[in-house]
Amino acid sequence: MKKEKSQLTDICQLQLQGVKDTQDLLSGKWKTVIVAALYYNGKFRFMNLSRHIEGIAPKVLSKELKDLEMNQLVKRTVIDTMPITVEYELTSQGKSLNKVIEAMGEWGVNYRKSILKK
Amino acid sequence: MKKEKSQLTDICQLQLQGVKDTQDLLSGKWKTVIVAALYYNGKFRFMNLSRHIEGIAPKVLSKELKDLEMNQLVKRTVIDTMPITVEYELTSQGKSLNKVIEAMGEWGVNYRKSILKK
DNA sequence: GATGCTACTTACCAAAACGAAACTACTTAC
DNA sequence: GTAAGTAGTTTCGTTTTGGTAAGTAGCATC
Repeated sequence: MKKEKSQLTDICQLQLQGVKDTQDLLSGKWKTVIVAALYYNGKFRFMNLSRHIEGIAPKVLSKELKDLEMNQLVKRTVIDTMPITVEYELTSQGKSLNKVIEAMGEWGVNYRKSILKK
Repeated sequence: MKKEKSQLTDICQLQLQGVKDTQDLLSGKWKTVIVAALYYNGKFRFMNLSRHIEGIAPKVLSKELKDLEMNQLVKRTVIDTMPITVEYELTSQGKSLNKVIEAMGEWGVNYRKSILKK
């Protein structure tokens, strides 16, 4: 009798690893929301971004942006105005998350609808 | 002078909320991977699922499955064999995550490639 | 009757994530 | 000189999450 084991093909295993990697890079409560905000808006200054993401503390936003920058999903640009302003935007790598963000956005909206219907 | 504030349209705000909701439902290190495994394989028994998700402890798997069940993404079926077996599968609600899972899978695979190229 | 399989649970602990509040440093405006 | 806006950092503490190891309970096999 064959043991019920890996029904998963190699391609599925690869995709599964992909899901895991993506999850790891977007870990935590805020990263997807930050990426989504930058995706929908293009650019944001620190204060302006924090105003658009309800409930996030500056310390947390700062840390999350650093993480995203380290993984090359977000670009940070200091602009030499008075006072100094800093702009955040998605890198091309970050922009390539568009399908993920859009799928999550849509699914979330539909999920909410389907819950309310009951 | 206009204050640089909500450049985001109402539709974007809605999508953003959707992203947040999705993120909340799939929070933590394992939920997306569990959903993806069930998506690629259809059904899994507890032990078999735990074998396919490397590194997850039974306690954690149990808890994550309960969370997913509570949010109606996963269905749990007890089958009265000897010894008892339990099957887990996605609900239709869970299956509707297909776009999210596929987008994450693909992006992850591509990200890995692009990192290795350097 | 000891071992092993099923599907978990329990107890305990460590680490990471998150959060509130205050503070820094610079400049402009009043 | 006082307040307000820029972009954060620091401190401290709580909460959540994840992990290890062992235990449970029923049955089946050796």
